[in-house]
Amino acid sequence: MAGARLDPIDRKILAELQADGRMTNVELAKRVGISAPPCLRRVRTLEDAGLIKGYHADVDARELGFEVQVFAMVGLASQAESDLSAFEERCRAWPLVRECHMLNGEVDFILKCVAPDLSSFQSFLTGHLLTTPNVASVKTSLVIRGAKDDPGVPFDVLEARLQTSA
Amino acid sequence: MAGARLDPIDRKILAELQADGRMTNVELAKRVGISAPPCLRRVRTLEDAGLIKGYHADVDARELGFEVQVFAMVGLASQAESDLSAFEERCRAWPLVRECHMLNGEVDFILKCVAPDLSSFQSFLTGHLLTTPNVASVKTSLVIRGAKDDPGVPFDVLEARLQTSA
DNA sequence: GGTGAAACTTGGGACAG
DNA sequence: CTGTCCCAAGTTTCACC
Repeated sequence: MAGARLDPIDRKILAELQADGRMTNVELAKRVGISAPPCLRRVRTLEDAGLIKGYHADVDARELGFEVQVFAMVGLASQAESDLSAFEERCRAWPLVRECHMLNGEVDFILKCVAPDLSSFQSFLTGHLLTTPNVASVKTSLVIRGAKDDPGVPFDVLEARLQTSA
Repeated sequence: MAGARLDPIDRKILAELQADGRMTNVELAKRVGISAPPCLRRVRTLEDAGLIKGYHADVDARELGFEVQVFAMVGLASQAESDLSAFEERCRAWPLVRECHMLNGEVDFILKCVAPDLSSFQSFLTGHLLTTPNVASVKTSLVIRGAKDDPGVPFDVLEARLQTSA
């Protein structure tokens, strides 16, 4: 299983840094139960291995003026690989599109978008998304309210799994 | 407009910490063009005001053994406020559900879920999600591949807006 | 907003199990 | 290849202007 080559200390480090990415190394070392230098070496190794892809401040989008969050389900006319990647490339270039995932089923992509207000989202929709070549259908759903938005991964599930498979 | 009470230095701080949340305060101060102590004061103020909600390491879910990512569209039988919040409360308790957003339109909620593999997602689906009271319909879509997953907010859009409205 | 100084943290080197 | 101990350089964070 993936993740099994990490020892319990590495997993604890990842869990702690996922919960608080600005913790100092000495605090982190204390929490995972080793001294600071090996702890820092482990963090660097995890970063270099790509297990830690980065650190980000979690900014309040609404307070900053992004009042609108929208999910858009996009269907393409052609699902040839070159057309799929062309659409993905477009999504990467649009700043209002924060996430783009290719899905199975009737819809090809789901996009998570933010915008300062409804009208700027509408102008993105009609002016950019709906006019890109090969886009056959777009269904949008406004987020009325957010109930949960946890970044990352549930480490407790991982630990439980490793336990029962041991 | 919200976000307007922040001066350009505050916005730069937020943008920098969103891009690299582990940057040292002196590096941050250098980038935003002030000295370290006032920079730290601003960061603390932004944290206390809730504009910075936290800092998180971005961990590679796949490498850690969470191979499966699924979007679930959930419709409820009753949309009374107490039933909506009861469902939200359930979602908060499920570790596999990372995000839960209430939507407008035909579907009531969209859930973003992760799981170690398809079978553990299926057992969550049949054993928990589909059996919770008031859940009328669930449509799931597997993520085939991720094309973009940027955390946070597009600060360049914000700056452009503030510029034209000035 | 800046300065200086004390306390703390980082991250390297030497070394033990 | 782990870990611990120690130390210099750099960072945080205070009081004060």
